Amino acid sequence: MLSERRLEVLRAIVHDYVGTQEPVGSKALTERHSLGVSPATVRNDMAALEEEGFIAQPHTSAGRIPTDKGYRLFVDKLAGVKPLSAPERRAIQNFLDGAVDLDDVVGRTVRLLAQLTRQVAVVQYPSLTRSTVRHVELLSLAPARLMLVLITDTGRVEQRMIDCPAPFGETSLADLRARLNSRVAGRRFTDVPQLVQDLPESFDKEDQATVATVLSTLLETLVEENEERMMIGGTANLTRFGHDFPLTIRPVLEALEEQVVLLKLLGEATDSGMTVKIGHENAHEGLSSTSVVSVGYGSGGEAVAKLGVVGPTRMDYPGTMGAVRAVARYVGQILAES
Amino acid sequence: MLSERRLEVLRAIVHDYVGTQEPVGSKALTERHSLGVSPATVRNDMAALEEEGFIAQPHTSAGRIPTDKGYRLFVDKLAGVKPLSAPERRAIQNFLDGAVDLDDVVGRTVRLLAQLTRQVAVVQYPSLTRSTVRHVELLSLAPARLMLVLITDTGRVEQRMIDCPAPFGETSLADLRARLNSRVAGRRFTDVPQLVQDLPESFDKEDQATVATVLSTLLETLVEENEERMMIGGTANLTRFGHDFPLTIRPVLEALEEQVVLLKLLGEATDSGMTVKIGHENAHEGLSSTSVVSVGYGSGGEAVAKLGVVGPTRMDYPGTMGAVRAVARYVGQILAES
DNA sequence: GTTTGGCACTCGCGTGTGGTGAGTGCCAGG
DNA sequence: CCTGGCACTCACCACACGCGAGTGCCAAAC
Repeated sequence: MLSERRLEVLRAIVHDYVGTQEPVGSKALTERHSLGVSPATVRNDMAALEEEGFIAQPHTSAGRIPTDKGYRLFVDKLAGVKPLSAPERRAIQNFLDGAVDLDDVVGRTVRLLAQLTRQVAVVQYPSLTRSTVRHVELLSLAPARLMLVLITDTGRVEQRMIDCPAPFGETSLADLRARLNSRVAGRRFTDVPQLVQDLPESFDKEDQATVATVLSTLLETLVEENEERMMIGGTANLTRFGHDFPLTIRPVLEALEEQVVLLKLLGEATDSGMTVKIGHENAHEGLSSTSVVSVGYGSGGEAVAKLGVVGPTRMDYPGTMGAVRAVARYVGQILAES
Repeated sequence: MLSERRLEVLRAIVHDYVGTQEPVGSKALTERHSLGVSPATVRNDMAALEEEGFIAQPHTSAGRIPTDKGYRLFVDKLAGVKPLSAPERRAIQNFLDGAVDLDDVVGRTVRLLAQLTRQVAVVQYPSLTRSTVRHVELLSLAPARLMLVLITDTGRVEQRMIDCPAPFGETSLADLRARLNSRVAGRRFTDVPQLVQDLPESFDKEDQATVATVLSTLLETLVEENEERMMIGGTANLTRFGHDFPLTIRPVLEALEEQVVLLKLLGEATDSGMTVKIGHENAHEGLSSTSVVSVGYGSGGEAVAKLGVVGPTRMDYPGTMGAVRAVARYVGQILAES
C-alpha cells in the first residue's frame, strides 16, 4: 500500500501543480514543502506513485502531473472542504438577499458562484417534480380559450394556453378552479394525478371534455421537460484553462450549450452530499479534461435541484467545494424564506 | 473621389479577406477576380484606398486588410443583403413552428441564429413597454398576501408577491380584479398609469391602502428592469475568431455576460431596419474587434424587441444580414400567430 | 493621364542548429 | 530504507538563414 509519506508527496504535487500549472519536479517539491527527506527519496516515491497510476509525466525528463486517478485519491482521502472566510460568507448572504424573484435568485446565484470559484457556474432551476402546488389559476381569455397558470412553492410560475373543445361558462370555470385548488393546493406534484382523476365525472356532460383537456394540460405541465431549465455563467473564466486552451475550450463551450448534457452531468450527482466528477469520469467526452463539482440544494431539508461548477481538472478542489457547498446552503435559505 | 474600379477593388479585398482570413495582395486579387487590370494598377488603387483609410497593412510588405472604415463603406455602398435559399427558409420555419411557449420560441431562435450565421446570437425577449396587457390576475395566497400575475399579448407572464397593509376580503379582491381588467385589458403598458390613477378612490376606506399597494406593484412590474431579459447562444463559435483569439475572446465573453452591455448594444439599433455596428463603433471596448448586426422584430408591424448576432469584424456581412433579417421576420410571424 | 512591366527592397515566417537546465533513473554507500 | 552522486534525456529558447509574397517607384507604352 501507499505509505503516509507517499500520500503526502501526492498532496504536495497536486497543491503545487494546481498553483503553478506546471509539472513539478522532485527538487522543487522538497524546497517548497518541508517533507524532511531528500529529492532522491521523493523521486523514488514518485516512481511508485507513477507505477500505481496516480501521476504521470507529460514527456520524459519533465516533472510529474497528477492523473485523474491522482485527483480522485486527493479529493477522497487527502483534501477537506475548505470553509469560506467570514467576509466571504457575509458577501454571499448580502448578494443573494437582494433578489426579487426566482429568476433573480438563480441569476445572482450563478454569477456569485462563477465569481467565487472563478470557474463556470451551472444552476438548475428548482425542479417541479419534488415541489408542491401552491395555486392553480384558470383564466378565460376567449369563449373557448383558457389560460392555465401553475404556481409552485418554489416561486415558479408556468403557464399554458388551452383551446377548449367546447365553450366553457364563467360559472363552470369558477367551479373547476375552486375544486381543482381544494384538491391539489399544497400537494406534491407526484400526487396530483390520482387527486384529480375523478374530477371530470362531477361536471355536466357538456363540460366534461373541456375539464379533461384542462386536466391533461395540467398533468403535462407537471412533467414537462422544461421543468429542467438551467442557467450558466462565468464562461469567460474558461480562458484561464491554460495556454493550450484553443483545443480544449471549444468542446467545452459546446457541451455547456447543450443543456441536456449538463442536466445529465448534474443528474448523476447523488441527491445529498457533494459530488466531484473528475476528467474522464464525466460521460461527455468534450468535458474529459474538466471536473464538475455539484451539490443538491433545496428550500426544506430536501434537495429540489442541483448547482455546481465546471472547471479544469487542475482546480483548487477544497476551495471550490467549500464555495459550492456554502452557496447551496444560502440559496436554500433564501428559497425557504420566500 | 473613389473611382468605380477602386470600389470594386475594395469589394474584392473584403470578399477575399473574409474568406481566407489572410491579408490579400495585389497579385492574388487580379488572379481571383477578373478586374481586367494588372497587379500594378491594383497596387496604385490600393495605395489610394490606404491613403483614405479604408484598408491597412498589418506590417510592411504584407497584403492589405480592410479597416473598420472599409467595412463600413462595404456594407453601406457595396454589399446587398443576401437572401436565404429556399431550403434555408423552410428549415427556419419548420424549426420555429415547433415551439410551445415564449421561452421555447426565444430559445429556438437563438440556436437557429447561431447555427445559421455560425456566430454568437443574441435575442431579446419581447419587451413589455411596447406591448399590451392581455389579463391581470389577482390571487389570494393568505389573508394578507396576494399574488399579482400579469399576462401580455406577447405571451409573457410576470408574477409578483404582494404583502398587504391590511387583510383583503375575497369580495373586494374579485371587485378589484374585475375593475382592473376592464380598465387595462387590451391597453398598452404606457397607458396604464393614467387608466388606474383614480381606482383607489372608488374603494372602501379600509381597502384603499391595499389597492394602492397592488397598483404600485403593477406599475413597477411594467417598468421593471427584467423586462429586458435576453438569451444568448453559440458562444462556441467564438473559437472561430482566429488563431490569435485567446487575446480577444476573453473580453468578448465578459461583455456577452454583462447583459446591460448587450442591451445597450442592441438598444442603439434603430427601431426599424437593420443596424450594423462595426468594430470601434461599438461603445464597449471589449467588443472593439467585433461587429454587431441587429434588427427589431415584433408580432405586429411594430418592433417590440431586437435580435442580432455578434461576430468578428471580418464576417460575411451580406449572408449574416440575410439570416438575421429572415429569422426576425419568421419570429414575428410566430408571435403574431400565438 | 492612366496603365503597365520591371526591379530592387522589405520583412514575416518556417526551418535548422546549438546551448542550457530542470528533471530523471540508477547505483553504491551510509 | 534513505541519501548523495552522476550520467543521460529532452523540452525550450535564442539566433541565424533563406525563401517568397508583397510593396513602392519609375520609366515606357497606350
